[in-house]
Order: sequence, then C-alpha cells, then structure tokens
Amino acid sequence: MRSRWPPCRVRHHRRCAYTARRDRPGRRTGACVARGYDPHEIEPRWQKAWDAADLHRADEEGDRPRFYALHMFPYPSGDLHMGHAEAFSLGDAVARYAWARGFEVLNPIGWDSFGLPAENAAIRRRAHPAEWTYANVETQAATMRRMGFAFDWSRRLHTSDPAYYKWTQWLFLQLYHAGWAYRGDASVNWCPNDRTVLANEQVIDGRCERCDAVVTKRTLTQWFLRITAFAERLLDDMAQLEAYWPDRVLNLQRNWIGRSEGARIVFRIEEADEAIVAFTTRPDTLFGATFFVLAPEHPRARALAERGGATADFDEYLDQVRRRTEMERLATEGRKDGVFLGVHARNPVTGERMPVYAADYVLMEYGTGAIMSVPAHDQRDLDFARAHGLEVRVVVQPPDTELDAASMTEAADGEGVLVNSGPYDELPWRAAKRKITADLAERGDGEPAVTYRLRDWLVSRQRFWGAPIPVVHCEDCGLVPVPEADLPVTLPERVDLHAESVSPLAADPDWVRVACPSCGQESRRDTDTMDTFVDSSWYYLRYCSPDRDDVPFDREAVRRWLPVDQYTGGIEHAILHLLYSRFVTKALHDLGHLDFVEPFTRLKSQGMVLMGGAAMSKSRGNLVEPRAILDEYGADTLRLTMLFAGPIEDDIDWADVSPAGTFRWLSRLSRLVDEHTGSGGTVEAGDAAAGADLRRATHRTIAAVTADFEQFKYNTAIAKLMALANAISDALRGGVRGPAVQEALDAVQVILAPMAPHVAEELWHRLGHSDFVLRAPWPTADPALLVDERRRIPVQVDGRVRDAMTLPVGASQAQAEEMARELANVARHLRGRRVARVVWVPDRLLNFVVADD
RNA sequence: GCCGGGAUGGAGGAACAGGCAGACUCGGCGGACUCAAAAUCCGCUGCCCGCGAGGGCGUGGGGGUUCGAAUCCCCCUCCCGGCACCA
Repeated sequence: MRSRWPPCRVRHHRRCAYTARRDRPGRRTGACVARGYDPHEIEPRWQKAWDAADLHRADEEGDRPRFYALHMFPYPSGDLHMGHAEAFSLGDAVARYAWARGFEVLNPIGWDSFGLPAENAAIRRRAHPAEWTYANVETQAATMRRMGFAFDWSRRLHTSDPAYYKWTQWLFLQLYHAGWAYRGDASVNWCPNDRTVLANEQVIDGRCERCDAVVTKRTLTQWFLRITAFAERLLDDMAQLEAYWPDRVLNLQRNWIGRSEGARIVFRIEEADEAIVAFTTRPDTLFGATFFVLAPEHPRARALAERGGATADFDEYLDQVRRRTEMERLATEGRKDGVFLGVHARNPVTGERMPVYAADYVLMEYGTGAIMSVPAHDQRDLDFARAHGLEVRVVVQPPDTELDAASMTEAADGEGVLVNSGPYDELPWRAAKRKITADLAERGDGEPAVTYRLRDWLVSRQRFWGAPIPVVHCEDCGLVPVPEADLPVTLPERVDLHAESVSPLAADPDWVRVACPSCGQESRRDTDTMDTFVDSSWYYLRYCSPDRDDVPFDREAVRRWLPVDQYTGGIEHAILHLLYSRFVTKALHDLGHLDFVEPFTRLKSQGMVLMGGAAMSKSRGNLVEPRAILDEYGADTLRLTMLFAGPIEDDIDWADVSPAGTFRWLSRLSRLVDEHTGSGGTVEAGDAAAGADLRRATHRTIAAVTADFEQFKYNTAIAKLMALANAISDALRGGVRGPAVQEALDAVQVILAPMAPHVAEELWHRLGHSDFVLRAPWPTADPALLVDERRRIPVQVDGRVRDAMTLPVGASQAQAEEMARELANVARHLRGRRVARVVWVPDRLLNFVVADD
C-alpha cells in the first residue's frame, strides 16, 4: 500500500523509526527522525576507518606511559546481554579516556570459553561443545564490533584453545611442584544433577549455583589448591587496595576469608592414652566447659566410641548424618542431635571429666573438628546441653544482667568479667583470654591460634569441557606430573557426553591410556578437568603476549603492562574470580614469575541491568537485548543511556531509562554542530560578554567533567555536557558566533568520545578536524576562566533565604551588608527587629541573625 | 545474629568540604509550527495557601549540635547485599 505521506527526505537508514512508522502505523515511534544524525550510517563508517588505521592496537614500543585497562572477559552463552553492554561501555570509557589522557593503552578482549553450559548444550544438540562455544563467541564478537568497543583484537584469546590451556596446565604444575596443588580426601559438595563436585564458593544456600539442585556431601579424592596458605596475605595485602577497590568488595572478601583469633587447647582423653585438640575463640570461658564435641567425621571419633563401648550408637549416628543433605543438616539448628561416645575429656584447668559427644553441629572442615562446649556462653552449646541434660556453668558475668545457669535459654556470648574461674576471677574477659592462653601455652596444653573460614580451593571437575589436569597415575610411581614439554594434554576430538556412570574423559579408554612419563609402563591419565575459575585466574597475564608458545607470558611485556591499572567487572565476581586471581598472582610471585603481588591496582564494579525491578530473562518475558536497541538507535545511544542512567555501581532498571531521550539529545547536539558550521565565518559577531560567558561555561565544564571521569561519575559528566550544550544553544540564539562556540563544541566532542565514540568522531570531523578524536588530547581548563567576576549571593534573615544579590567576587562584608539591607524583601523582614549578628561567608552567603526582644 | 550499603519530586538521579535542595534527563501540562500527526522549537512542572507580591511546609521517622543540616551526632523504622551450627 502506498503511503499518502511524502517519503522522508532525510538521508537515513531504512530502520529509521520514521520509515518504520509509515510501514507500521500502530507502532509507537522512537525518536529516529533526526535530521543529520543517522547512527546506522555513521557508526559502521567510523568503525571501518578505525580498523583501517589500526587505531586501537596497543603499542609495545614507544615511550608514552602505559595503561592497562581490562574488563572481565565474558562467558560465551549466546549473544551479549544488556549487562555486558553496560559493563563494556564502562570498560571502553575507561580505556578511551586513558588514550585521551596521553597513555599507551592495552584494552584486550577474550573469552572464558570453557564451562559446563557448553557441555549441556552439546548433549542437547548431539554436537561437540566446541561448536556451540565458538559459534557464540563469534556472535558476541560481532555485537562487540557493532558497539564500537576499542579493543585490540589482535590479542584476542579463548581459554578453551589448546594454545591457552597448555599454560593453564603449566600453572597447575607450577602450583603442584610448589606443594600448593594436592590430592586429598574430603567431604565435598556434590551436585547430583551436574554430576560433578563443586567448590565451596559454588554452593549457594545448599544448592548448586548453576542448576539449583540440592547439593549432597560425598567423600572423594580430589585436587585442591592451597589457597588457605595465603589467607593471611590475602587479608594483609588488602591494605594496598583499600583506596582503589570498592569497600564493598574488600568487605565481602574479608567475610569470606573469615579470620578468627583464639587458641588451640589440648584435652586429654580419660579412658585412652591420647589427646584431642579443640579450637576456640573464647579461651576465657574454659572454666565453663562442661562437655566436649567431635565432628562425626573426626578421624578419632570411631576409635573413641569403640573405647567407650558406644560403637553401635556411633555407627548408626554417622550413617544417619552421612545421608543428610546440607539443607537437612542446617535444619537441625536449634534442636541439636548427637551421640555420647562413652569417654571423657579432662578439662586442663578444672581437672573435671567432661563427657565426649559426636554431633554434626561441629564441622570437620573448620578449626580442628573438635570443640570444648561452654553452654552458658555459646548458643549452640546451650541448645545441645538443654537437649541432653548437661551442666550449664556461668563463668563470664556480663555487666548488665544477672545470669541464672539453671534457667537461661540465651547464651551470654558477649563481654563480661570472669567468675567461677579460680585464679582468673574478676579479670575482664579480653585480659582473661590472653592470660589463660599464655598459661596453657606455658604448660604445653595449648597455644594461640588463628583459623579461617576460607577452605582450600577444590578444582577437580568430573566434566569434559575444561583443561585436563596434567597428571598421570602410575601403579609404581604414583602421581606423575606430565612433563612441561608434553603439554598441552589436549581433549579428545570425539566425545561421548552421555555416559552416566563415569566422567566423559574416563569413558574414553584410548584417551586415558598413556605411558608413565617416569617409568614408561602403561598408566592412566587423570580424568578430571579443572574448574574454569583456574582458566580465568591468570588470563590478564596472557594478554601481554598471547601468541608466545614457549612461555605463558613474556616477562618483559608483563613488566611493561602489569599490574592492571584499571579492572572493571561485575560485583558477582567479588569473591570467586577476584580472590582466585589474587591468590594465583601471589603464588606466581613467590615462584619468581612475577614481581608484584596484587594483579589489579584499581577495581570498579558496575551494577546489574534489570527490567521492571527483576533480572531479565526470556521466561519472565522481560528480556531486552542489545541488538534490538542497536537496531533502533545505534551503539552510541545504547552506551550513553547506560552511562547516564545513574552511578555506574548502582543497578539500572531499563524500565526507568529512556534511550529515546538519549537519541534526541545526540540529534540535538548534531544539529547544534551543523548550525555552528553553517553559520558562516569565524567572526565574533555576537555580544562579547555573552561569548565570554560561554567560554567560562566551557572551561567550568571541562574542569568538572574531568573530576567526574576520574571518579567514574559518567552520569554527572553527561549531565554537565548536556548543560553545556544548552548553554551553546542559548549562545547561538543570542547571536554568539565563532571561536567561543567552536571551542565549546570541540570540548564536547573530546569529552563525549569515550562514551559515544562514533557520533563524537563524526561531529569532530564536521567541526573541521582531520585526525581521529581519539588522538585529540583531553581539554584542559584555563584557570583564569574558572573564576567568576561576579556571583549571586543569597541573603538570609535568620537562616531563611529572603532574597539574593549579585556582587563582584571578593566583595567585602560591609559592601554586602549595605547592598543587602536595601533589598526590599530583606528590609521587610528586618523591619522592627534587631540584628544580633551577621554571618558572612565570602562570595557565598550573607545571613542576618535577628534577636527578638 | 554479625558485617557492609541505602531511603531526596510522578521516575532515574544531582548537590565540592555544613551555606539558594531538586542540576541533567524522563514523564506530564501549555504554546508555536502543521490541513493533521510525527519530528522540532519555546515555556511551566516538589507540596500547600495566595489574584499577586509573597508566605508556610519539605531530603524515611524522632531528637540533638549550629546563625544555618539531605550533609555532623544519638535513637528508631524499612529496604538491599554479604556471611552464618565457623566454635
């Protein structure tokens, strides 16, 4: 059907909403009818030009200062989502700003391309995981190019490439040789659905982080990395991150590491010639310990039960406990169960015999797996004592309440003064802690100790799509690491992912069979692959020299670029990825491979992108995809909308923002430039004072916006650019022409370029420049233009603003008062009242304080 | 329970370091242009009283410090994030 409207005359893309509207009249129109602003023409054109000039390649030579801008690399699960769009918009703004500030910038990109989703997709599609993975990588790469991100594509990497995971395996062997990778039995988290073990960090509320299945415990022999050996340094080195990382992230890591100070105390078992060590943070309550509890999995528990004649009870309890899921275990909180082992531990200070129990409220993984129980001062112990009829004895008297041991239901776990504690009576609890610990140490019955909540990092995965653990199991030689020369241990090209009983690699006998590197006899490869967080724990090093096949990273290049100057990424990686990377960096440092101990000097985390208050998802029907926005408005609008929405660390609700509004502004800016360049000549035809006002506005904006960029406050930076654009518009309307306008528009483009690079580039060229805007130096504010000649001073009477006056800067109080008293409204409020005092804040405010008498 | 962060117009948010609360944007209302619509441009837009000049109230609630508090102090409510049978 032929439209009765004339066709849009403006040269623009067919997706322009004007056209779309004619085709589909019911459709709510976007703003895309702007004369002169056609992102669908501008954006590809400049992307091509940048590529042709190799503009974003990081130069290894040259003597400009270097800046490593890194954004967390994506996992290729389909196309980029809105979260990626925001995150990379931030990362790209950081990188482009660094360029403008004169740095040589490294802004690389790659993919975290190993992982379980590829395997699940492969099972559904009966294809190799690589197929799905690399197809998604290409999709994401294409969208990134449309977004116009200034990546150095020549350094692109994928963790699933053998050329990369060869060095992930090298890293594993480095840790192994240093004794920081070990195989151990442990009660581990097992996801029955994904049929693999999980790291502690991947279990959320007793469920699998990935698939939400209820996690159970299994005792298996697995590979661990000894991150706990670095716990103290992971805490201590936060000192150097404090000013540069979000407090929130450091706080999360501190919580996660969970350092607690206390003592290890030795308790001798009455009926056996042995001693069990317990960890406590409250050695001051030792006189109140009335029983003793072991974790059911404690290595000595069964032997003690045997000695106490409680074997049957113990076995039954252990069996019951083992069948519990984590969730069931937690559900027993408050109604403690456990079993008496028939033996007694001697309290080293009171000499009393304390019954020994096994109960699963004591965890084998924490402390020593054994505790002294002080029911009066620990809620869990009190619950247990009440359930089992055990004695409660108050030994720390809190300052404000009277405790009754017989009836108390809430343990007093706070401060107080010692009672019922022999020689320690009347000591404040903190002093008693130190004293009792010291006395025990002197007698050999204990020592000060620190325990961490952090566990060693479980890295074995019984999955296919990951880096194989480069170890051979030989009957004679035991564990034999694969020699470095034989790396990488590559994945088999064909794989059956449907094997139910064993992991995919174990199901491939040809792959498993290998000659022992040590003795040559037929042996078996380790069939586990590594947690993908191992892959991502060192990728920032690989970007320095991604093509080297003889070393994981070129030491000189690492020296040139690292540590990362500015790392950006999602808060969801506050613990896992960031903690692992910090650990690996420290380990490689200690092994002499790096000369720094923290990989990321500065960190900024962006918030999430929501839609209607909820996470976007296809099933929820609130999914907005970057491509849709790109199609309608282009990359600059999408990027700028994200950055304008609010502080970058806050969540964005897409329902609250307006890409149409952003698009309108870019169109307006574009028209402003055209209006200026078409206004003819560079003659200052306008009012000289108005021109000077515009120049002051320009320089004030430069100064303020620069401060904003330094603090990642892009939302306010954009607001200030908008305000300057309004000022330019007013100036043009007021007849101002020429250099003042040119200067203002130039500044806007250079400042806008990190956030909306295509339109800034286009307008920069329309303004008469021939080189790329990326090569233009960041504008500097002229201090002389930051000072006002006159200022508007509010006048208050008794703290309430009654009027305002304009005074020259530096005016005296006398001048100000004189002028203020003549203001009609001020005079009115002062009439008949006595001025008791005048507050004069030079160049800011005048306040008459009146006395009513 | 412990640790951390919040609460400002209809919405997102702004306010250096205690000094005109609400920048900038979205939305809304009115006007110009148009046969009409879109787009564009101009103006208004915290609430209440008032024709107006102007006045009162106002940054989750209550108290305090101060000439002056969104901002500092104390108490409280609610929201978000993390940790949590961790001895």
